[in-house]
Amino acid sequence: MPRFTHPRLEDVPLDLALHALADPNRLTMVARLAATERLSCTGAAPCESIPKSTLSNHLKLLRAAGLIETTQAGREMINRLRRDDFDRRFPGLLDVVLANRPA
Amino acid sequence: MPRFTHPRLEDVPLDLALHALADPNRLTMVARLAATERLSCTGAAPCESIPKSTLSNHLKLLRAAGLIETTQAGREMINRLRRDDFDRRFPGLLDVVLANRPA
DNA sequence: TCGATAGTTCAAGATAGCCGAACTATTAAA
DNA sequence: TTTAATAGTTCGGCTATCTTGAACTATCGA
Repeated sequence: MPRFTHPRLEDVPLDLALHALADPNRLTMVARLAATERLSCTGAAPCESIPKSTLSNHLKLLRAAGLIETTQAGREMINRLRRDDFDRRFPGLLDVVLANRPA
Repeated sequence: MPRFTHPRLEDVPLDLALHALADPNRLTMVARLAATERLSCTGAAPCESIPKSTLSNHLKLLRAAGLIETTQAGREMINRLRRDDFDRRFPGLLDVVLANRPA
C-alpha cells in the first residue's frame, strides 16, 4: 500500500516547480488535471503508449513539486491538482504556463 | 572565433524555455541580465566560484532557449536579455518567474 | 480462490549535466 | 613583434538523472 508524501508548498523551491513543468508529457498531464478535477494515473496519462513505470515516475515528480495530490481509492490512485496551494506559493505561474502551452 | 547561433523564438518550445529557467544558477543569471541590460559572461555569473566551462554551458543553454543574445566585443562576449522577443513568444512567463524568484 | 486490474518499485541501460584541461582569440605590455 | 594576460569556448570523462521492462503489491470481481 503506497503511502504518498505530499510536501508543504513552502518547502517547494521554484526550480523544482519549473523542472516539473519543463517536460511535454508532464505538462500535458497537468493540463488534463487542470481541466478534469480528479483523474486516475492512467486517466492522467499524456498518451496511450507511455509505459506504466514512466507514468508513475512522472506523477511522483509532480507530487514532489507540490503540483498534485494523490490518494488511494480502491485499486486506483486518484490525482488532483493542488491548484490553490500551488497558486498561493507561486502566484500566476501555473496560469501563465498553461496559457502558453502548445495546443 | 565563436559565432553564436540565436534561434527564432517561434522555434523555441515551451519545455526548453522552462528547462532553461529551472535552475537556480541560470535563474540568477537571467535576473541579473534583467536588471543590468548588458553583461559579460563573468559579469553575468551567479557566483564567483562557478567554473568557467559550466558558466559557458549555462549561457549556451540560455541562448538556445531564446533568453539571451550574445555578441562579441573585443575579447569579451556581451550578453543581453532578449526580453521583447521572449515576451512576445511566452507572454507573462518571464515576469512571473522573476517575480516568484527567491530573494 | 483465481484472475484481472492499477499502480509501485527495482535495476540496468541510455541520456544529460558538470567541470578540469586544453585551446582560440583578443588586448596590453615590453 | 614577441610575450603574457584575459575572456571565453570546446572536449572528454565522470557522475547523476531519466526511461523502461520486469517483478511485486494490493484490490476487486467472478
